[in-house]
Amino acid sequence: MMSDAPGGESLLFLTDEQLRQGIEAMFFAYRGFTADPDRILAGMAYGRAHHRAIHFINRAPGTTVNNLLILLGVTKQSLNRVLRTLVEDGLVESKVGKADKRERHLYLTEAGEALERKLSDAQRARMRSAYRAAGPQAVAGFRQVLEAMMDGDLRRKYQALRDSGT
Amino acid sequence: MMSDAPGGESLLFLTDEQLRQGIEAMFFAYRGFTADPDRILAGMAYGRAHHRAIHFINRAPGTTVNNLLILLGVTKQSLNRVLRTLVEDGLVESKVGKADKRERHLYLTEAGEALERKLSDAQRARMRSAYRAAGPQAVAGFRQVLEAMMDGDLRRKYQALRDSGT
DNA sequence: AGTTTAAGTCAGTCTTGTTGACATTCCAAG
DNA sequence: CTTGGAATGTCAACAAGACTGACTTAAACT
Repeated sequence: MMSDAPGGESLLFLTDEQLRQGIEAMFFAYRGFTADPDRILAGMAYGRAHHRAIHFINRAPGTTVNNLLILLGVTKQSLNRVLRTLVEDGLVESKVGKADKRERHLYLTEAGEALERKLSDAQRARMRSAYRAAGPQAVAGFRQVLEAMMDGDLRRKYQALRDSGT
Repeated sequence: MMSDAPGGESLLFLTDEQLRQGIEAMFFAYRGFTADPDRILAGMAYGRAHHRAIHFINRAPGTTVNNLLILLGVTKQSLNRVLRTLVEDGLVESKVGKADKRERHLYLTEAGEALERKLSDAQRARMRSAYRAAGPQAVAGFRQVLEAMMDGDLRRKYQALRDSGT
């Protein structure tokens, strides 16, 4: 299984082969990770980009377009297309900022929240089952490695989001 | 009692919030994970699709087109476009099968291996540094959760690949 | 001989990313 | 107070990479 002894000196023997296994695990796992929401969205006129936008608007209601595009790591033009369809379809509401009228603050409508729930229920179910299968200690390790894998900038944004959540 | 290790029961308290943090960690980490190869490929006429093809051809030299497209989870038309440019540019060699002449067996040329090394060096460096930062126990947990997150079919393919490697 | 399989091709569509150009709003320096 | 730059968001056009569907070729299987 884990080739070398799980925990101890094995780090010193980090072979390219072990690293490549990690790379492939990441690739295959990400496919599983996105599979359920993708399936749900397939029928509708939406894709993964819509899912991500909905997720983070739900996470931080009232966030601005600028905030969102930094989180998502896409250009504002790219995000705008997605956002426009979501607003047109009545899933997202875009309110002109009070203090700064250049800003648009984004909120999910009830319909938007319903879709968000549907999508994240599916994704959470998979995450939950993976967590259960692997056990609590594995989960802690999982999170540690993922955090270490992020770019510094994103890591800070992730941590801010995480700590604001609970 | 079944030794309730540190956090033994915490699985029972898996809140939606904890799961969502895992989901977001996965999202941000994957961005970091692909960032370096993407940067390298940006200048060239290649993208992430070419990287994946090169990776798995290197991993399993002589693999067939059909094998590859199952691993990658794309259609043959999609893979073919990528493969054609790689063959044209002399990075991949496609040999007619000996036993079954319908099959094409794929190999990296020297130039292909050079690019593979360049890409995977970058990706391994990030993986290595994440592993080092998180520690050996975390790495074991990371791998366990990732495996549990894969679709059953892909998990089998991943494990076959993994066990063939070393 | 007839069917199935492996691979490749052509055409068309969709999602999602990109640049470039532009409008609006804010703010600060003259 | 005005004016010019910076920030925010929108519109338009394009490219990469995925998809489906229809078709061809060659080889293998039955």
